[in-house]
Amino acid sequence: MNISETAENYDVSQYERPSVTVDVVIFSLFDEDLRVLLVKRRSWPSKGMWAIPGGFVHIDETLEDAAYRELAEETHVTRDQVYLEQLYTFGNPGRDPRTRVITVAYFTIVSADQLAPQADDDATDVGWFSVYAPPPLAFDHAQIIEYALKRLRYKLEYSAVGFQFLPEKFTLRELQTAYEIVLGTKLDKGNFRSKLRKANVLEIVDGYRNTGGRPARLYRFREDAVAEVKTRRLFP
Amino acid sequence: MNISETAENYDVSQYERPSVTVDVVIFSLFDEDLRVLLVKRRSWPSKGMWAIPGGFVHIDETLEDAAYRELAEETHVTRDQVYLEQLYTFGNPGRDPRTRVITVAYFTIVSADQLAPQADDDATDVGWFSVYAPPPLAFDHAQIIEYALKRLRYKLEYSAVGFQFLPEKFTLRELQTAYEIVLGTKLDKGNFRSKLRKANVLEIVDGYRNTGGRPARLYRFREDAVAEVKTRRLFP
DNA sequence: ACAAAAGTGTTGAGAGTACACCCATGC
DNA sequence: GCATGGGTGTACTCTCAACACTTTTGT
Repeated sequence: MNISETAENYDVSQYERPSVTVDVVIFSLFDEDLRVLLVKRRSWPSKGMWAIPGGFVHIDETLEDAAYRELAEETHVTRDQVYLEQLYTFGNPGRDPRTRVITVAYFTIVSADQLAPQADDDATDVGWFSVYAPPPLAFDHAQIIEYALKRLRYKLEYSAVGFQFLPEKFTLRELQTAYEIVLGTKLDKGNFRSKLRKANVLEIVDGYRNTGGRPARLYRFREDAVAEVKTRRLFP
Repeated sequence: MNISETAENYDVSQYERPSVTVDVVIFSLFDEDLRVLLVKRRSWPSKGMWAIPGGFVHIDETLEDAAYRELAEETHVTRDQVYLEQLYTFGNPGRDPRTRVITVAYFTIVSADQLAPQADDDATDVGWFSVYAPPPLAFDHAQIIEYALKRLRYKLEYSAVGFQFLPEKFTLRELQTAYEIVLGTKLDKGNFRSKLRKANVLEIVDGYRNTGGRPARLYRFREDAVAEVKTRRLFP
């Protein structure tokens, strides 16, 4: 074993250091579609291509802080409002032609009602794209989004993150539709409801929503049920 | 948004770069115990404390290559022989007092028969410790091991990684014992076996093992079943 | 009255669990 | 024969999936 290569015997200046960035896959659900926020690159390389929002990790902030910072820069959403989770770290040499860049990818869910209305003056630089038909993406960002979608679906099946796509109050049909769009499959109404009833993670709130048929009850996620839900599968 | 802080408009020399290391939690199973390989630190900080093997990521190698390299340095085990998976990236400022060090943690499983017998000349620098009673650990390595154990247990429950702890041929009792040690619970013999039968991931090989009672059949993992197994839960 | 959507109940198949029982070897 | 550990089967419970049914609104 070459001593000079072990972590415990190094000189800080001895190694060429890679750059470290944080990239954040921001999911939202609107117009009956699962969408991701992308930004248009304004410089070389991949100038003009779309990319996941991201940036350098500051020397004195945590990775999670950096992810929340990137999220806030693009959406003005703050950390107590969203679900955010570290996804994977991508670091192949050559994934960025400029220099060695290792990126810690995160994914997050922002509900449509948390988003400011699209500002059109800025429209060519930032956009929401269907995760099922993304534009050509810079670097390995297509791979990152693909993996984020896989993880999101997986999470949806055994935890309660699906609620993060909806406003505080929602109907069961809205929740089911959210699951169907993200999972890409149709679900049975009766089974969906009975499963949620057994899971005991929702509570009825006052009020109804008119829908064209019988008015639907409004529900809210029970905050005290978060920990409990994480241990068991909800779907399929 | 401050333009100078975005990934797409940067000057390579503009930011102070963190160091990036790879740490590898190496699990093995022997002496009826789940163990991790630790190395004794020979320099400041935490001199004399035990730590997970790790080291710097070279500028031209992938993260996974770096992890395999660290694994090989400590165990001489090569990449086609083991299961290795990226665990999580730990990067809190202050986790290493020298400078900002971001570490990409991996975990791996090495079967006891792959390990060279302990060389005693080196005995004070490298050692296998019970994951249930580790010594005081440097940096945040206790947290990393704890998380690796959690993930390992999780993986065991819905995939076939448990086989990685055993030699190529093994008895069902040996496999069950491996699961029991890692999961920390007793399993029912009949149910364990019928579940494996239904999963259809094993095949009988010739030969028996004498055990003090009726000789036990030897089994081998069916290579062509790997992908299939990943999609469904095996345990509980 | 009828359409539309909300909401509930029933039933059969399969998985999980506890436990009892038989089998083959050494002494 | 008997102890020891390997190996199988059964019966009960619970979950899952498909589908039929009832309820409440608008027109």
